[in-house]
Amino acid sequence: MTAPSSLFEELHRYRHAYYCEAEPLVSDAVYDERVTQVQQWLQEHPEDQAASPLAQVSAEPLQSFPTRTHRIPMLSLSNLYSLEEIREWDADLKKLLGTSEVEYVCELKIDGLAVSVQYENGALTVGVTRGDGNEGDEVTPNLKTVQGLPHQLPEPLTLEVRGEVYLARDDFERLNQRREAQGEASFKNPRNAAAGSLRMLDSSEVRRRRLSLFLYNQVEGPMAATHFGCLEQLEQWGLPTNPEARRVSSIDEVVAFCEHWEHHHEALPYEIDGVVVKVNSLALQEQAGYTAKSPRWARAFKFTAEQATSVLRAVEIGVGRTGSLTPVAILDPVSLNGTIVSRATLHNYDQVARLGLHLGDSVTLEKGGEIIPKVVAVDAAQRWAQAVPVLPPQACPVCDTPAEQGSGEVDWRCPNLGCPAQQRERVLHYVSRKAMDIETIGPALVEQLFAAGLIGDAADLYSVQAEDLAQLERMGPKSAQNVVTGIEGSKQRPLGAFLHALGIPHVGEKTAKLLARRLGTLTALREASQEELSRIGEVGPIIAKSVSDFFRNPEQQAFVDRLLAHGVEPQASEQAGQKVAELEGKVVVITGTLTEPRDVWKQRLEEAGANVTGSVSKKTDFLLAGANAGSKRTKAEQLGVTLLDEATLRNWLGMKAGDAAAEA
DNA sequence: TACCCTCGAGTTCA
DNA sequence: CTCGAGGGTA
Repeated sequence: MTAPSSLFEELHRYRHAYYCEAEPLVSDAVYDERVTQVQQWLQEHPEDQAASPLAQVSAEPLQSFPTRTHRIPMLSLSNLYSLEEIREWDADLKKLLGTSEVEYVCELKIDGLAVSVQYENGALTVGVTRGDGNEGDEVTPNLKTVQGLPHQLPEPLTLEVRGEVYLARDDFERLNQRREAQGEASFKNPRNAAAGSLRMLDSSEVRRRRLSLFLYNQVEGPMAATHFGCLEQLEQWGLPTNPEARRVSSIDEVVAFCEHWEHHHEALPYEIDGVVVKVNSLALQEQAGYTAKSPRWARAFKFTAEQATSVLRAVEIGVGRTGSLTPVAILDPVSLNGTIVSRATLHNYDQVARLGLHLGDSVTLEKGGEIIPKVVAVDAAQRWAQAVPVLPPQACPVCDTPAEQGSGEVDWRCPNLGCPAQQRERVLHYVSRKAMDIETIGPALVEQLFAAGLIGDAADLYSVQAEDLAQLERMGPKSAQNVVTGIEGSKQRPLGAFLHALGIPHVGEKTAKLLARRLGTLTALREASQEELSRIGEVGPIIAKSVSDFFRNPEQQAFVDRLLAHGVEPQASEQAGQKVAELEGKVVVITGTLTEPRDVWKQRLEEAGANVTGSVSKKTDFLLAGANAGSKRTKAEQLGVTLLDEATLRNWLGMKAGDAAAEA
């Protein structure tokens, strides 16, 4: 067994990133795997205890915050990157709303982290981070330390308000000076520092860091008729709002606001990364509505991204589990937005051709959404005359099988199902969290299992013995047992997860769940005909054929049979078959403000056999109309579509009144 | 037929 | 996050 110093060092880095920068380096699964390995080692080598990375962080701050579901999800805004895009959005919106005049509110987009704050009868009761938008951490004590946030309102109001917690530039400087003086690592930027601070257990330390807050959105309580009116109310109630917000009556003024701040934001006492533009009238907001991800009535204008130039040294080819060959640019390392970039995805060879990439080219880089580097331009003028263009690969870089391009497809792929890279990726997909969720298996272990000849595909995992595993590097008897237990534990997963794990082309997490819900059992799925499958909403001819072909392919049949023979028992979805006569096969549209998130209603209706679509047409059978329903309701009334309310539906679905929370 | 929206599959850094 | 592709609607 090798000395664990590199393992210790690795885990130490992960923990530093997680605790000090509030930005995880690796998935929870990988992190947990390392922790398990370290604990395992320490059990066998107690003398190394002092060097353990687990011993070095005294507080264990994170797990201790309860998670809390947002009653109204905290959506993100879609971005605009140029002044032209702002005008396009304005034009689209006016067309959608059928009006030529729209009043907007422009606000600075503070670079901090979003939180939701609740007041009950005037008292601050709850503060929650945005989290993933559906649920976040409840950090009430820390939020109470925020400067200028009243714990008590002048009136006994019950409110939910949202805003951005941030660290002002000078507070950030002060914090970093203090940390450096104490020999601690400094934070890279105010946003990281604010995020890290809000998640600390020790509220008195949080208070010393002097977090600030601007509130910019009221989602509950007595509302004004306009967004700007709500902001003014917040200010009157003594809540902190940003003084730069402006109400404007034309898109020209919106553009002017954006241009102004793009050039003057350095002078602000806090960092911003753009401007948020919202439709002022709440009635018009309601009329414009939402896409699945974001409101149509608001956009974030992002300031020009930082750019860097580098030189393309090579193109590496990645092999995905489907055999797709993805080009990745290998670059001279260059600093961009505070990180050193040396790789950037090129997505596909169409993209490479559009850029006209040659080896040795000087290229311009940006980060998409501040995270993922991409090549945005090539400087052909600096090119050497004999430079070699980057072309699609002739063969798979791993197994050397000639590469193919499907007709009408952009991707090139390795057609060899036995390609070691594909096999490895398929197993990783099989064990991933949203599939079979075998946390104890990560990339390193899969690599070793293949190398040792212990597995050829995912079905072989179920024959692996603890003794076999214990032979592998960095694997004691205890870890080996954990892995075996993990594999055992995956035998009873929901049918949807199992289907997702199979990796059927065009069937991902959502489609797998949908198929599981509609067909109920694996047997029904295996026997379903193409026609039968394509009758399901959201399943068209291509997905139907893909699923049908998969279950008729002898090799895949054998694979599934082996899984079943090893005792894998996909669990039928609970609601399968519990169709509701009134709703089965009906087309339902949802509109207005509901007491529960739309997603919840959508799922419930689909489980009852209904198809939920986005817009009202002749085919629509029912409209689920919440409060403040706008144009969809008008249209439904014109077309004679039956309107339903939540109570009626709960009744049809056999739910008890007020049983909503329990179910969610 | 031309959109518009979702989904799937691949991706980076520290 | 980003792209391409599938499915559905106007």
